[in-house]
Parts: sequence; C-alpha cells; structure tokens
Amino acid sequence: MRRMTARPANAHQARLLRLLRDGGPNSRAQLGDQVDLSRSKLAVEVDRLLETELVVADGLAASRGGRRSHNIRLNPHLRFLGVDIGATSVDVAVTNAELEILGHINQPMDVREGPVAVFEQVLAMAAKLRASGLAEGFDGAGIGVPGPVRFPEGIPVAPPIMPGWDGFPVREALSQDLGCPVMVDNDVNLMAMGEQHAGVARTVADFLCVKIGTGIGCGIVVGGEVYRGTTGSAGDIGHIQAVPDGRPCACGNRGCLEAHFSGAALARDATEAAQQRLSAELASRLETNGTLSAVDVAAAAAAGDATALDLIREGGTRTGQVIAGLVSFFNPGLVVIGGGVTGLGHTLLAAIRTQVYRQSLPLATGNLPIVLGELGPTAGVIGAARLISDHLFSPA
Amino acid sequence: MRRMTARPANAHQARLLRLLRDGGPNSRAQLGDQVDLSRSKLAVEVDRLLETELVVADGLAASRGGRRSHNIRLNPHLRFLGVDIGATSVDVAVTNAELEILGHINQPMDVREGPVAVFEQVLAMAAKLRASGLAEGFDGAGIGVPGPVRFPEGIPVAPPIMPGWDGFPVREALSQDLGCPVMVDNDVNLMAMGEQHAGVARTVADFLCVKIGTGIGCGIVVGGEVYRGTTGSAGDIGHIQAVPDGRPCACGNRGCLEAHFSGAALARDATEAAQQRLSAELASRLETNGTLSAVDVAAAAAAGDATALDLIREGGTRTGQVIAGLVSFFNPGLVVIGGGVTGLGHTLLAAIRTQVYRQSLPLATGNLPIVLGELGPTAGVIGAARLISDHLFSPA
DNA sequence: CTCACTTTTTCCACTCACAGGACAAAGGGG
DNA sequence: CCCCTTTGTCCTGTGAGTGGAAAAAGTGAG
Repeated sequence: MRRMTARPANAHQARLLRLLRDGGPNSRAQLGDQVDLSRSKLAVEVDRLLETELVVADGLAASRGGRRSHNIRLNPHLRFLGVDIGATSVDVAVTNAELEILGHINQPMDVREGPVAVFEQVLAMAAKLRASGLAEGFDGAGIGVPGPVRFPEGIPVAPPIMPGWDGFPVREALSQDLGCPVMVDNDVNLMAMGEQHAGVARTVADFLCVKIGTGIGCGIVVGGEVYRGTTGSAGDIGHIQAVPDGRPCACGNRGCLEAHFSGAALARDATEAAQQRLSAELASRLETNGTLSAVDVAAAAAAGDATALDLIREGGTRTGQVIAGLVSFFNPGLVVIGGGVTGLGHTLLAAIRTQVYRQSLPLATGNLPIVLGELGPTAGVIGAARLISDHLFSPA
Repeated sequence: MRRMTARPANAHQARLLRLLRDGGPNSRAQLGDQVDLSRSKLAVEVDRLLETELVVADGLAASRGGRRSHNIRLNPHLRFLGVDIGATSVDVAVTNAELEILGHINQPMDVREGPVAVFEQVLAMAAKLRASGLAEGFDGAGIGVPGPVRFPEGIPVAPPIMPGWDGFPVREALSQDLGCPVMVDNDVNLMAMGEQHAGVARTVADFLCVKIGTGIGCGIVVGGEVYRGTTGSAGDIGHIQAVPDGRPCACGNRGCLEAHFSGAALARDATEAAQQRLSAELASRLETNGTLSAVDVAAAAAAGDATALDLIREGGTRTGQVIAGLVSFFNPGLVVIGGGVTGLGHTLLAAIRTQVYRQSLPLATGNLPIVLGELGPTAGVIGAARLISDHLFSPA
C-alpha cells in the first residue's frame, strides 16, 4: 500500500494534527474553540488537511444546541511503529495516529549482538505485526536504544552497554528498511515522552523520569520538551557516585549508582545472598531457575522475604540519595519512577520517597509528587510513536 | 527627566533592539543581513523605532564599496540599573542600553537586616550614581537576591539565608521607588546571564554557572534561557549531600556541600586552623584582623601556606564531586566557576577539574571546558541589566 | 573630471494570510 | 410550525510582507 507521506504545510495545520492526535476525533467547531483562528481560516486549513488525506471526515458530532457539526479525525489507516530496544529485550508495537497501541510484541534479545542482528529481529517482529492485519505499512517509526544518541542524525554515540553500535546509522538504515521516516532517541527519553503523552506526566511541564532497568537513566523534560544535553548524554545518572569508595563499576570508577542498584546489580546481590543461604526463598528460586533476576527478587519480596526486602530498600535509599541531589538541582514538578524493576513497586518507592523528602529542601519537595510510571512496559513504545508523530506533525 | 517607556510593538522590533544591544551601533544594511526581512519591511520597522526614540541615528557607516549607509544605535540616554544583593555586600551599577557599565559601587551590607533597610541603602547608592551625572533617571532595573524567587511576581520565597524577605514584594516595591520597570531574580541566575552576555559563555546554549560565595548556587541555562524550576529553586545545590554523615548544616541535614565548602565554611575552617596553630600565616592574619574570611585564605594560599592550600583543595574536591554528578545528569557544554571565592583561583579550579574529569563519563566531559568566570564582581550587575533589557526589549 | 559599477534607500504594485460580517444551512424546543 | 441557536460558507477589507524598479550616494579606473 502506498503510505501517506504528506506533511502539514504550516504551523496551523501542525497544531490541528496534534490536537486531533491528543484529543481524538473532534468537530470543526470544537477545534475552533482551541486554536484561536477565525472560522474561515480554520475551514480553509481543515479542507487542505482533508485533501492531504491526513485527516478524514468522521460523521456528525453531537449537537451543542444548534446545527450539528461534522467531525473529523486523523486518518484511521495511519500507522506508527514504536520500537523500544532494551538491554535484554525488545518491544515493538503498532499504533494508530492517535498513538493507541493496536498490537505489541516483546521478545528477549541481547543488544550486544549488535545492530545488524537486532534490527533483523525488529524487522521480523514488525513484519509479524503487519502480517496479523494490524497495518498495511508504516507511516513512521520511533526507535529507542539504551544509550546516548546524537539526536539530529539518529546515531548512537559511545554507548557503554552496547559496543558495536557506536556510530551505526540507525536512523538512516531503518528508514531504508522500513521505507518510512524514522527518529531515534535514548530509551529513557522515550519513556518520559510516553508518560507525558498518556501517563502520569500529562499536565507537568518540568519533570524527571527515572528508569531503573538493567542500568539506570533519567529522562529530563524542560518546558514540555525533552532535554538531551550537549552531546546527547544528559540524564546518564547511572554513573553518579552514590557511595564514596563503593563497589567497582564497569565504567572504571567506584561507587556508581548503577554498581549498587540496578537490574543487574540486584540480580547479582540476590544470587550472592542465595548462595550464602541468607534467604531460603531466594535460594530455592536460584535452584529452580539456575539464575536470579530482578523479577525473582520482586517475587521474593512479595512473599515477604526479608533479605529481598532489604535489598530493595537499600537500593531505593541509594537511588533516593541521587534523586535528592537532582531534585535540589533541577526543582522538577514531578518525579516518575519506571523501568523493569517497577515490579518492586511500593517498597522501592517508599524508600526513594523517604530519602528524597529527608534530603532535599522543603521548597523543592513541598509539592513534589514521586510516583510510579503508569504505563509500564508500554511507556517506551508509546513514547517512540510520540517521537515520530511529533516529527511528522510539524511543518515540513 | 521623562524616561522613555516605549516598548517594541512586535517581534521584529524586539529582535532589532536586541541586535543593537548585543552588537552596538549598526547600519541598516548590516541589520538587514542579520534579520531575514525585506529591505522595505526593515526600513518601516526601523523608522517606527526611531519614532519611539528607543533608537537614534548615529552618523554614517563605513562604506562597503557603494553608497554609505546611515548608522543607528540604541538611544545613548537610556540607562539601566543593575543591583546584585549578596549575603554580605551589595553591588549597584549603571549601564547604557548596550549594557556597558558606566558606574559601579560596592558596599558591605548584611541581607539579614531585611528588605526595608537593604533597599534604603540600594536607593541611596542609586541616587549617588545618578548624582554623579551618569544618569538622569533609570529606564529599568534588574535586581538579584541571594535566594529563590517566584520569578513572574518578583518575590523571594522561603530564602534560608535571608529571613524577613519571604514574601516581600521586591519587584512591586522597587518599581514604585525607582519609577521604572523592575525584574527580580536569583543572584546566581543573573551571574549566569552576565557571563552569557559579556563573559565566557557567549557562544554556549547549555551551561552551568556555579557561584561560590557565602553559600553555593548554580545557574542553569538551557537553550540560551535561564531555567528556574517549578518553584524557582532550581540550582540550589548548596544542600546536596557531599559527605555522607558529614558536618551538620543549618538546613538540618548533615554533609551538605555548603557545610563543607563555601565562603562561610572556609572562614570557619581557617579560623579553626589558626587557633590550633596549624598555620602561622593564618594565625598572624587572625591576630591582625580579629576574624578570617575567604579572602585571607586566598592570600595565605598565594603566599604558599600549605594549610590554606589544603583547605582550598579539599573544598574544590568536594565541589568537584557534586559538579561531576551534575555534569553526568545535565551534560552541559560549559561549566563556569565564579563568585566571591574566585580569588582562590587556579588551585580551586584545578581541584574541581580533577574531580569532575575523574568522576564523569568521557562522553560528557570529553569536550567540556571548566573555567573561571571572566567578569568577576560585575557578572551579577551585567546580568541584572540584561534581565531587565530582555524584558523591555520584548513585544509588549 | 567623467564614466561605469556598487551599495543603499525609497517607492510602489502585488500577493497572501487572516479577520469578521452577512447569510445560508441545519438542528432544538415550545 | 415558528423562533432561536449553532454551524458552515462566502465575500470583502485590511494590513503584513515581498520583490522589482529606480533614485541617491558612493568608489575607483582611466
């Protein structure tokens, strides 16, 4: 199928497209209430959008007391692909233009296999989604990778956990393979955009989104826009020192947050505790599975295992220490905690909260919610779809 | 004298005013090269600006090979007042519309005397500058205060070191007293704006400006704009924990950066060292002056005193630890160190650099200059003038 | 000094975006 | 069936802005 490559011709059209994306089908009259344009001008722009087929007519709206208005909506055939590449698994989802997830697949995978192998798998997953009838093709794709990205070019730079990706032209390569526009960003930034679009951060302009997965990262949103830093490595908080002269870290330093708490560190600590017979619960799980992961710790904690709870609390305290510093510095309006370890849930959250509220000044914490992400594993792919839609729904 | 209260009528005029402010007198033709407007449109807008008397004709420009162009410049009678209120002293300066300092006074003063007493002194200083013939009146004033500010209203909020200021309507009160528009901001933010306008940060979009004075604060510039946070307390890094279970701090916690290194902490440490006879140099200074301050430590260090040098190095290391974390998080393009203790100079800078380059990842530090501010004590007042000029040179 | 060539400035006609009023179309409620 | 409200369309006026032409004011070579 021929995809629709049209782009809005001006800022008004872009504005309208985003309103339709975020607010769903809408009548012309309702749109008029939101955009501060004369009815005539609005009609012209809507007509032009209808011509491009980016939006289509959608029946009549409910009456507001007078003549019924005609609804319009984004073309229901538009499809975005959201890809969230994690350290150990990959999520691929298809959304419509309103960024609703129509289909979602998760598969285990190791980023260290390199970009070629990974994208082969991603393309296969995308093909599978397409084959299941959810999409005839893609109008755009957003890709999240677990490391810093030179954003304008869509190229990973010096990613510590994914050697072999450095300099790989992700954007260009995938754009070729998929035959549609592609944008690439850090997975943490996409999680932040996801929570901003459809999750807990919908109404907040300045917030932090801390993702605790295999590693730890932090999405920074300033004035509603993701902040990426000078070289694209902003938010790389995993290597902030949390414990002076603490554990050695893969980066060469000691005491990095990530060395003391992250999916990987938690798995290692749990294995150690199991081997030392500190926890029967963990030991039995280790015997059954052969290895332990953060999921096992979460399960053990849920079962009341004291060792697991301690591990989580201590990790939360460490994380809270770092976050407390960031809160003092950045004074956000919200802190979102997400990522693979959200299964650790409220034990973790409580430990983080305690530490942040204790260590930061009242003016910064006074009205500061610290909450778990609302979208779980879908935050990344929704953020990815949001990324590409923001790009496509902006003046050419 | 009647002041010129005119404001630019549109974005084009605002743009032109800022170009003239930042680039000095300029010919119409040169302006045309910078603004991407048709000659006709440019001529119209310039004529309107001339009518408002915000800009005036300024003779003929040098020939570029053809007909000579007429120069225009900002009205040379325009005057801005820059006020930088520190914890222990206050700076007041008069600038022209190009933000060049025409006169500058510094006087010791204690903020804790409260806003009424302080502003009495500030107004006296402003009157003195006016009386010396530098200004017939002020077209706008920028005020920096050493604590968080609710920026839109220009009101200090919960300032820890200046009780009695909480909620005082600084902007409104001074606007009344001075009879001109006033903007108020945190002193650290103003220092950042100063270094951005006329100092080391001229070409950098994202940078941090760490001010080490009586306390420690950090100005954050994102995309060329000062970021103030949700409640105006962004950059309040003095109470980030630098030493776990370290010294008690006035804020109630332990180990805050400010408790371990700042003008106040340094003075206290030096006094202690002198009393314990660890340093002859410091001891003799203590006897002579009765008290010690950061300036004495700087002098002792310059004289080669080992104890003073150690104090500075250790403080720099602590500060560097905190900055390293901020660099990982924020990935700035530049870090500026300034404030009263800049006298400690390169000993301090070297200690900070060592720590940051050691603790942050290469991608963030690879091309990261860490430098001393270029403007010294004038950074604040220039930033203050810049603040109000930005306000006045924006569409009404 | 004159002439050819540049650059700057002014003038003017034309385009385009947009607002807002008039009016037609469509629906609700008595 | 009538009156009122809302929605959609049409049309004209206005003001911003562009770009070309030509005048004004220089420069430099011969």
